[in-house]
Amino acid sequence: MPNSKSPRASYHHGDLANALTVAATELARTGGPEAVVLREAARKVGVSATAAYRHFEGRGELIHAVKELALTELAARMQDELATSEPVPDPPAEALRRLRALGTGYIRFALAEPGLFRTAFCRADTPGMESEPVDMLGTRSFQMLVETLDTLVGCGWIPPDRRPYLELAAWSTVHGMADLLLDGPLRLCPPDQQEAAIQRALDMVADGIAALAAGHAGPAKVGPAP
Amino acid sequence: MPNSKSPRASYHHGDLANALTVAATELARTGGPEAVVLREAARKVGVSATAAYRHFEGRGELIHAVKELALTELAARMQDELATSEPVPDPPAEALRRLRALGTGYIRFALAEPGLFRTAFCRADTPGMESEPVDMLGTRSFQMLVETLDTLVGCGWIPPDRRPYLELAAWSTVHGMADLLLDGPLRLCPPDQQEAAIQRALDMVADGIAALAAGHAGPAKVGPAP
DNA sequence: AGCGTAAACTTAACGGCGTTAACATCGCAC
DNA sequence: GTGCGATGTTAACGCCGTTAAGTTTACGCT
Repeated sequence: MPNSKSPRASYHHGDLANALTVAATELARTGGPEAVVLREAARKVGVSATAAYRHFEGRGELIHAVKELALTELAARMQDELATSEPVPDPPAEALRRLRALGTGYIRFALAEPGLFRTAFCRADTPGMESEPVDMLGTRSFQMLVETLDTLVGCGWIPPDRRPYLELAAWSTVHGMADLLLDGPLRLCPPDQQEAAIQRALDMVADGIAALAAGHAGPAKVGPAP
Repeated sequence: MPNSKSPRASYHHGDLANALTVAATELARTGGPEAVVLREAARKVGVSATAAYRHFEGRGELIHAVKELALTELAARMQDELATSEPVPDPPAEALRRLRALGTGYIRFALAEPGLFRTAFCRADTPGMESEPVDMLGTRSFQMLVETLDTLVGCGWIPPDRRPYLELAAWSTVHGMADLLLDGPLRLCPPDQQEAAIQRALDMVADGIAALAAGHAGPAKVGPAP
């Protein structure tokens, strides 16, 4: 059986598409989206650059393959995070626990694999390639978030009329925080400060959602009396 | 006085650095960061590509110039938004109004000028260029946010121990939402749905902060009884 | 078995990019 | 007025993505 080892034995590779994808993923892991260079991936696999075009439309499609791989890793990291704290019996409390764990997992993945994270959500840059930047909605990670919020509606914690777009609001905060940590002002802060910022953001989300549960009549257009 | 008009009159341009910056900004406005191509900017100005190196270290520094310009426009847009609603006399309510306006302005700028917005916050990609991705903290827009939150602390609305990192949490949400609107699942939604998502996110921030004001004892680790 | 076709790879080449090196032109201080 | 430094020029290098045209192999068909 042909193998991806050094100067390969047979003319035909046998699994080039996969080999290129993992090579490209390794490049992305190290250097982010702009590091996934078609020629370099081919070089790593030991194949001519143009061979890639038998399996991918171009660089854009290669990046897209990396994206899918990265998104899978992201979902796994979030899933893992669910297991790092104990489930609680009370259903709404359990859903809130899950919500927080999902956000934490998301951000931890971004910190642990910045290259992959950036690639997963990058606007595929160079060529024509306006191919879907990623159908986030179909993503496993996004589904987990949606399900958790639905649970909170299901058990009466969130009024159904407050449900719409809530997943996007929550996602925004977590995704934005990841961005800030990677490229923003927090990028060179000591880890404990980063952690504090993360927790503060998650608090804000939890409190914002709890406000709905507390049934307060609407978005705070005017504050309560001091 | 020499001018940036077509085939320029004199050998020396007279204001190349500026001319290149605005040309590059125009490219960014249209096509985002990857569209700011040094050679193209030079071409637009009617000058050889290498002339740019008399004024910029390379493409990275050119992009950086665009970033600063874009950030100025962003701050202006946020400032404008402050004027679109009436000030209210009650100081905390006024601060909350400003908070909301700043977020709205931020997102509106992103929607109105996606190319500039993306460039403002892009990790300058191609060359060595790890030069500061932008010192967001020094940014006028960030300062406005900080001041507003400080006001809320000043008038006793936010307990001082809850103040740290709050600006980052709020910024995260707004920035993340802008990202989602530009490249995420909301990118091709009709504007009214986009607007709804924006308002929901801003509600969440406001409610999350209001929860601090309401003095509830901590981040909702366990929900209130249903 | 043998053969032919199509899939999987190759080399060669094009144009565009960022960047360097070497040369040309201008303006201003002396 | 002249010379020198700042500001522009052309030429060239190496890398990239991509296309075109040729080569090698696997495999189904008779």
